[in-house]
Amino acid sequence: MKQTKKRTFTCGLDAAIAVMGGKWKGLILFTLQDGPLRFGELRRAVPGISERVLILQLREMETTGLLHREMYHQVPPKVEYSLTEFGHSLNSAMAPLGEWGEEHIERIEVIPWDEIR
Amino acid sequence: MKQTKKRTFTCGLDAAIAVMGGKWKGLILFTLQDGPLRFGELRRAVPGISERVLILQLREMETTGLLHREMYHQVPPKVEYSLTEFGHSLNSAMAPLGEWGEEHIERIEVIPWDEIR
DNA sequence: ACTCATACTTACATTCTTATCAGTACCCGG
DNA sequence: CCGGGTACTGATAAGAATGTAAGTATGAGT
Repeated sequence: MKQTKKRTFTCGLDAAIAVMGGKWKGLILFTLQDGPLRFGELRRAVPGISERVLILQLREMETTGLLHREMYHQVPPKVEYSLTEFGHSLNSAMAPLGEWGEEHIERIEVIPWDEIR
Repeated sequence: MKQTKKRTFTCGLDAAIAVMGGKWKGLILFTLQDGPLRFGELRRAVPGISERVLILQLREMETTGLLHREMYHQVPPKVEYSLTEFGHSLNSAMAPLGEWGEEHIERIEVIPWDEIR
């Protein structure tokens, strides 16, 4: 994954997967689609994610330009995360995938996952 | 990832990512959309993948029902991989994502990937 | 002083994914 | 009987992703 120079992709799908790949980014994007959320809200909204991993994902998504981080200088601290236009566009592009998943979720759940991974 | 029982998902997107997640499955799906390919053809069509990883991915996608494996008892051996209906439907659902990637590929390429991963 | 809440950090451990490379079985042409 | 092509399999290792648990800073309220 590490490259000193510009990374190249074989096709659009390849590029898209590089941006939204991993277990959590899709969910985070999905969770933020209705408006900004604070760090703690986000953590509660994405079940199963640890604080550390959430922060790593958020940083990464900030770097890729998917989301915006706004901090309010208060105590206790308040930080809000929201989708950028770029993030919104990706979210729209992923909507059909989400629908597909919902349509087939029962079939997907009975896949013998423990034999695979 | 390993569970003895049925796996549950928080939403359709979560389920979809479980099925097509990883670096290669999207590409393989994409590569097979125009018709069946033999193992060797597939390996040459997906640049950068190793034989072993390709096989692992193919096995997994066979188990999840995305593709069909047809072997012809010949020498030298011939095995063809093709998308199932399920695979085709996932491919259609991913098409917008591929388009999104193509539209933004330049922006994605200049992301400082080496600072992230 | 002391506790509370928030948004992180840090160190460390574990598990998952991907890579490298050698080897197998089969028959055919030379 | 030797090498070539095909589709694998296996051992091993490196690297990436994820998880766990603890600690930090700040000021307001008690």
